[in-house]
Amino acid sequence: MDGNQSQLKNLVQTRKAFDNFFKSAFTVDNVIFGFDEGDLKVLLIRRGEEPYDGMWALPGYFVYPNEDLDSAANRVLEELTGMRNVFLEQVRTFGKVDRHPFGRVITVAYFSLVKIDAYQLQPASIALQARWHSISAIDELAFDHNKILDACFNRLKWSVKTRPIGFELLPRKFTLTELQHLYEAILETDLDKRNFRKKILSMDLLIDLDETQEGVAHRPAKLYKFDKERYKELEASGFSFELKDGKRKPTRNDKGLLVNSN
Amino acid sequence: MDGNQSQLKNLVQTRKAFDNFFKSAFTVDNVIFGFDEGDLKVLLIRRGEEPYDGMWALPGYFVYPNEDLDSAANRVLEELTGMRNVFLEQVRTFGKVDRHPFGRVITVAYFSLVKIDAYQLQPASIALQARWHSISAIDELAFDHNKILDACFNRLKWSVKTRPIGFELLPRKFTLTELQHLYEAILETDLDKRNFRKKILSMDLLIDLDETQEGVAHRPAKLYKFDKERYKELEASGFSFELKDGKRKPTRNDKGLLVNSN
DNA sequence: TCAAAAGTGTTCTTATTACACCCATGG
DNA sequence: CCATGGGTGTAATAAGAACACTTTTGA
Repeated sequence: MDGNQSQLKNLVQTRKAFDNFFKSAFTVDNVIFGFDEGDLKVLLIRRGEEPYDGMWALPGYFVYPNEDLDSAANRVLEELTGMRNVFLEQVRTFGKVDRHPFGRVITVAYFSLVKIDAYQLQPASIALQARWHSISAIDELAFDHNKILDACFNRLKWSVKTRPIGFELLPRKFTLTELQHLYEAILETDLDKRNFRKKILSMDLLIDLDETQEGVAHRPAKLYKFDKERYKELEASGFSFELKDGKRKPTRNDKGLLVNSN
Repeated sequence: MDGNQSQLKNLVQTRKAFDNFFKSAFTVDNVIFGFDEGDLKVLLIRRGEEPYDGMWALPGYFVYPNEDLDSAANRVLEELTGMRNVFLEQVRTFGKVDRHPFGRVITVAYFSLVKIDAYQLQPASIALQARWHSISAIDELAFDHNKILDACFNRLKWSVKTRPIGFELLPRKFTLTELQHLYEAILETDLDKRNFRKKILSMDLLIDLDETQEGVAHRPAKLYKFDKERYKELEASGFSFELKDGKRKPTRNDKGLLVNSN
């Protein structure tokens, strides 16, 4: 028996001592965000099997034995929406002992940003229905999915302030007002129009397309697109994207109580 | 057969269809940070068994079937250091298919901040040795632990700028210079002494203990402690902790090259 | 008396905030 | 001609960055 063989035998025996740990499973769950009609939305499915049959849930599935976590998350997303190469990022893992009735199943949560207008519902065996829900009107979900949703929404709020990812939620061409409304929906606050525009334009990340909206019953807005190349350059040279919440200074209303003026 | 029973039977049968997914395991791995001699350190163990026998690695272990993820991370930390109620937070999960020779094992990474002076090495069966390593002098680790370390160090850099957690790494009583050196070690930058002090003191988060260092061969510095209660109050009323990198403006040296002045 | 680190203010520049009116279009 | 949202600038304030000398102690 040469050295390699004895090392291998050793490894196999050691592995056996850990057999009891190899009885669990993991899944991925995606919080897929979209933006439509000035409202932040999440794509939910109505479950078509036990457990939680019939309840609304985050799209997710077991990770196959030979599948990376990111691949699994992408697969779930693609099966449901048909989309590839979409913004998708791990948030964190939820692993309470009793979170799944099948046994020990931990789930790795991802959040995804999609252009809702490009979305085409795919037939998916697990989903009786898939539907966009306004983030403000979601009630009880299957498993611990409300907690996962909260964590992902918080991550989104955070991310959108420090990286230019909001654009992933808008059509390729958008107006500054659409962009502002997007930020307002995500950050759950109001922003000052002039200050917002000044700030965004000063970053030099938008390309003015010299086009305007058509068929709107008001002065048509200019269209812009996000300049990804430019962002990469700026990032490489130390620039960091930063937007603040629109925290207006608290002022006093006529009852003397602190409020946020508007 | 009543409704509940039929539902249960249904559940059990459904479960069987997923048997193949229940053959994997998960571990937790901790990046335990400490600060000593002006240097940011990480606690590593030298592995005492296969795989990667003899290599330096992050402390970690399998998660027991009836154990929450956070509990497992805390257990690993306590077995190694004897410490409880220490700062510990999940970062993210690493799950490449081939990352572990035993089979499919994903690992949930945590980072922890400890007061290194309070640390007492515990005997731990898995560890031949445990030792603090300067973060700048760590080379090849077992598994994918270098990647995990990077991710956790990045998370630390980020966290330390947005939440007052640096104090977890210092003794209860500390000087402003110690605090500054801590930030400099984490952010890998230099900070301006006067600006740093002005900023930190203006946050009103430190209690001046009216004590000074003793036995130092120079003017003794005042001692402060972190006011956790005060931070909770301020946080609740909308305050947000924020420190910037010490990005000095680039200036030109006499060769005309861009440098950071100091 | 020397070495070593502590401590301290001001000026300049940049970023953030608050705020109100005219413009272009479709109906 | 009206309703709707688009588009614009300035002044006041706050925050950040640059910068150098005196103080206190132990050896």
